Amino acid sequence: MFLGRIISNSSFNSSTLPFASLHSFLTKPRFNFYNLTHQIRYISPYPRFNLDNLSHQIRYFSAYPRFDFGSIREPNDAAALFREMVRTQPLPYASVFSKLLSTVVKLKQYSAALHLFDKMLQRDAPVNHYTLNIAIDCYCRLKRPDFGFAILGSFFKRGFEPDVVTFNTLVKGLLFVERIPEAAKLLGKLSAYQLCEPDEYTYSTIIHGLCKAGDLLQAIDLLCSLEKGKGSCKPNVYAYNIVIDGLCKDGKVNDALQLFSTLGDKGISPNVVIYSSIIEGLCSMRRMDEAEDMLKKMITDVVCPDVVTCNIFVDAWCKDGKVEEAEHMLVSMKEIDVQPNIVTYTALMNGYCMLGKMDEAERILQLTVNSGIKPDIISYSSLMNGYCKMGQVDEVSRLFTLIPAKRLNRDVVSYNIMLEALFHEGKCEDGLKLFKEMEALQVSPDIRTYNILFNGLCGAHRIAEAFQVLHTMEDKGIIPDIVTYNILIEGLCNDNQVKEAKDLFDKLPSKGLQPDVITYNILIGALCKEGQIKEAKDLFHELLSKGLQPDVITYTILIGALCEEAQIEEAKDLMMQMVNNGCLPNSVTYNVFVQGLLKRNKMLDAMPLLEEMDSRGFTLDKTAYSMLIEAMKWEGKDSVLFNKVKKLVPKGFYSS
DNA sequence: CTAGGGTTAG
Repeated sequence: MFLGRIISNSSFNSSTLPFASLHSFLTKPRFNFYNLTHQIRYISPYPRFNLDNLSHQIRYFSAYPRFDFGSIREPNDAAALFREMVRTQPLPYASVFSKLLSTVVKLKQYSAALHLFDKMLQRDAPVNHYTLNIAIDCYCRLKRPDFGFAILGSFFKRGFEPDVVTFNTLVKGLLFVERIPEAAKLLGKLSAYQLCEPDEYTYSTIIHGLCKAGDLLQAIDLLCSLEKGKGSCKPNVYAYNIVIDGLCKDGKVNDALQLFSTLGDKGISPNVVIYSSIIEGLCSMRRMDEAEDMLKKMITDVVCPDVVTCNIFVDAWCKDGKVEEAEHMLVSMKEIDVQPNIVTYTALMNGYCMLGKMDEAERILQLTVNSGIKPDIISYSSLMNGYCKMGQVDEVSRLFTLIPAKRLNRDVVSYNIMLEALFHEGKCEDGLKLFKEMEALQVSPDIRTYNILFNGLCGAHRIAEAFQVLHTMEDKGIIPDIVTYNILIEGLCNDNQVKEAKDLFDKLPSKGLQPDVITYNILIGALCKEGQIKEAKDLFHELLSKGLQPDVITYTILIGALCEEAQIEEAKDLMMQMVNNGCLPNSVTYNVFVQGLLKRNKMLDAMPLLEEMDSRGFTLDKTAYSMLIEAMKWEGKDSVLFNKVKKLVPKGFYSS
């Protein structure tokens, strides 16, 4: 609602944009569009200006591009066009063939592009160094930089010189598979053998690779040395954004803001991407007010929010359960002429899914289709997940079946959700069968797949099998994470093998893993259930000493156990401690505590808790209700206490 | 040839 106002109130239209004159120049109909665009592309100070409208018109007026690359929707279209091209006399230029190839790359169909590249070589289609660069790019994106280096040979064979683009692509390929030392070595060789001078692209690529590998410090180091360096190669807006985004994703939003604030002095004007990164960082820390302030600031700076900026807000609101606010964004977007895309609709749909409002989610799916946008695999996964959470496994299956029918490929995520649904229903055998199916179809299970499997097997008390699968998983090189062990430790506990669970817990450091709060909660809970309160408390202190934050579950478990042991004072202390630690008791905490007190006939102690619950809108659960009835039997109907309680419990309570 | 957005597990 706020954002709607911010956007609607701002006078954002093309006439306020700095490139308005260029815009009208471009959109006016003229003769000879083709030459014109070429000139504009060349001289335009705004290389990212969207020329789509124009090229659309060119297609109809100009005789030149006989091959309509715009109509390529899938690799087969490109292959058909290729067959047409090689039949043409004279053969189209190499540049036209490489344009075809890059169209397939834009569809992210890298294997198909390489297949096409092979065909080009087989059919002796003209290729140039662009073609080869594109092929290298494809191999690199498929995580095969080694094949990319092999193409380097073709350059020399065909008499082309690899250029800085070639090497940048290879550097990117190495970083993509996190082979950072080799990328550094390649960089060194470039200067040593005078192959080419690294440029802004090279450095941005390296900074990106470092961030992606989690080495933020080194990325910042490189950025700083470029800033200080005397060379002509200064960090550009890309380089800064990569670091700002890396900081934000690492939770260091304040550092990102700090760097952001220095950009002006460095002669960098923040663009929509930088603003969006900062906004996303603020949203991820739930600093929504500041995110909205940043939006206002970007509008003041005449930087137009784009669909990504808007989507970040849609997603943040949805994750916060404020779906109506998110939905209103669709209206605001229309006002500033930003078209919602599949990401917008999926985020919104997922928002409804998270609230269990599946009818609304289906409505958004329909809205997506009606807007002429094809739901993708993520849309269906999101919807499946919603139904899975609601326990509607039949709906999950329905959608899972629908995916191939919609000519989409099931991916690891959609399989994972389907598996989750099956195991949740206790259909272990079906789950294991589906798991085998995905392996057979070359959809590689990931750590989440296995964790779902372990959880399913443990839930069916098939722990031994879970451990067997663990070994096959490790043989495949997939490393178990803390979630894996939490599942197994919980499985052992639920199977009354608390000792074995504790042993496994103790082995975690030797596997390079640290227990997290959930690990502690599982074990503390299991120990409490066994009456080993002392051991549970020891673990609680161990957790604190490690600097981990206990959560509401940790406290609730312990409060319940202390009540059980009639250590009411200690339970009270713990409740105080949790509040002091900024951890608010939830409904379960109150219920557990009230039950504990009532069990010990501490009606008077329970009263303030009941009042607190009432003020926070929590209600007693069934057990606590009946215990309260029981306790009330000992109070006279006219007693002060009775009347006080009467006010606190919902109507209809006394009839039972 | 370089940067930002949507789906899954304890």
